[in-house]
Amino acid sequence: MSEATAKQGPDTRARILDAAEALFMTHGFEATSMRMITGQAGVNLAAVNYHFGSKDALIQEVFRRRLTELNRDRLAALEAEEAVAGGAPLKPSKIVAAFFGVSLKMAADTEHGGATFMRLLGRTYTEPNEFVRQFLAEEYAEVVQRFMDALYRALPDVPREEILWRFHFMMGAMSYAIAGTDALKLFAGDFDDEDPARLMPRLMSFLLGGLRAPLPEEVVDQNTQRRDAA
Amino acid sequence: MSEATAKQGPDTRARILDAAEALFMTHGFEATSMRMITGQAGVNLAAVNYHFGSKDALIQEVFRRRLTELNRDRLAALEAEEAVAGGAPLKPSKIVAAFFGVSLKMAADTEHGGATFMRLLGRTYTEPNEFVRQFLAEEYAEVVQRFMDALYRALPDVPREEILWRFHFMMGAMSYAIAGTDALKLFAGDFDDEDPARLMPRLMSFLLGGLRAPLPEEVVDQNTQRRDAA
DNA sequence: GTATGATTCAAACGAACGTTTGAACAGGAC
DNA sequence: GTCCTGTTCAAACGTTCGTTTGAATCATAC
Repeated sequence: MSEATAKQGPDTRARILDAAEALFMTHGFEATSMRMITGQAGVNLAAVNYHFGSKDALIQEVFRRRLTELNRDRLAALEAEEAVAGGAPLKPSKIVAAFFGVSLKMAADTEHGGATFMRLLGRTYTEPNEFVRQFLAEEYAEVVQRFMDALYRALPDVPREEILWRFHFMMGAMSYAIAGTDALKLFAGDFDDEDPARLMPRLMSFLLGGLRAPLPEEVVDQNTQRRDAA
Repeated sequence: MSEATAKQGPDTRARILDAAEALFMTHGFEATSMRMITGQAGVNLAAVNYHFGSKDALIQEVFRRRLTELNRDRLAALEAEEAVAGGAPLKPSKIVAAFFGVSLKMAADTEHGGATFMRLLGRTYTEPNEFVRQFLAEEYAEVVQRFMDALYRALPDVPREEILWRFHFMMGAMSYAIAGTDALKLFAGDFDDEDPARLMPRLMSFLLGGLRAPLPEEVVDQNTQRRDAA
């Protein structure tokens, strides 16, 4: 028991984070107790408070560890496309692929728990926990701004408000796409799992179809009406 | 104090259901305690267990009360379109409008708590609580089957698996649409609320654009490959 | 060896949880 | 009046929660 077989395997911190991430996904934040986490991680109950300070701080750290990497990759993907384009506006398909491609890539990584995290993340946008939402907003601010700017340039004729909404819709579709077959089985019991590699092209077709759909008539109407009335 | 001013206002049951629905949306299931519910409802703590048996049964009843009405309306909308079409396959736009139109109509009903419930429902598809998921599956089985059949007839050339996935994506987009401006503000601080009536045409354009998008090449490739190989 | 700082451990803390209990109160039927 | 059924109430039940404590254990430097 000299080197590989240390007393407790890898770092206690990392083991706690992995266990917490998996359990948060399965049971949610509130329903996951410290004793479940430390039990699954094989560490002492007090280890969480020692290493992270509190349960809330642990939740925050679970997100930060992944989200930092995720958003860095997203920005890198966008900048790679922008470098290729060399100043010219990007095609919408490139922008969408950069953002959601990175998401689905992490979601496909079952090896290192990326799939677990992405499903957790997808649920969290709409979840109520106040400080988690606040934290998400801060972590996302820069990335979303960059991608929205790219979309504004790519679609100069589309009202910005409309792009914002459609980006929002796309996030929803992606979230459900990643939540995946479990949710699908909810209303299609005969549905059978399949190659997750086919999810990306499927989702991308849908997203681009939605993004480039003709603007709703009512929006045009209301815009002109607004200029006339009031 | 003879008629309108009864001892405790309206039915205790209904007051509990309303309070629980609102609190579940704000805090989630686990984070909402019986004492919070009974406190907000202005009833005794034991009233929940007396009227519903348990907290789980209360959750179930919160969903049943709304979901029964929601799915009845959805089926009615579909059948109304089918009656107009008279045996002919429906247009996809009619089918989508029937399903999601009813959803957004309830989501727009802030008066009777429909908005509260729809946001709660949107979160619940992907939420972990086992028996809530089971209950949702049962409540949705018939309606989804009917709408999927209508879509199969409307799009006979599209593989059924593909339709199922796109319906899933549409559910995700709708869920985020209803979660709405709160989530939007997450990554667009300058975003200002607006007329919720404009949400429906916006979402509908996006959904139909996604539903009718060209099939991803990979799917076609893989289909032919599957026929050749294996 | 001993001293030092970081980490782990078993045990306990008070608070909040869902639920149960048994008495009190209501309003008809007789 | 008495009885009965449905409902409300204050109080307590046992359990589990997140957190804290102080001693034990480790690794490393001297």
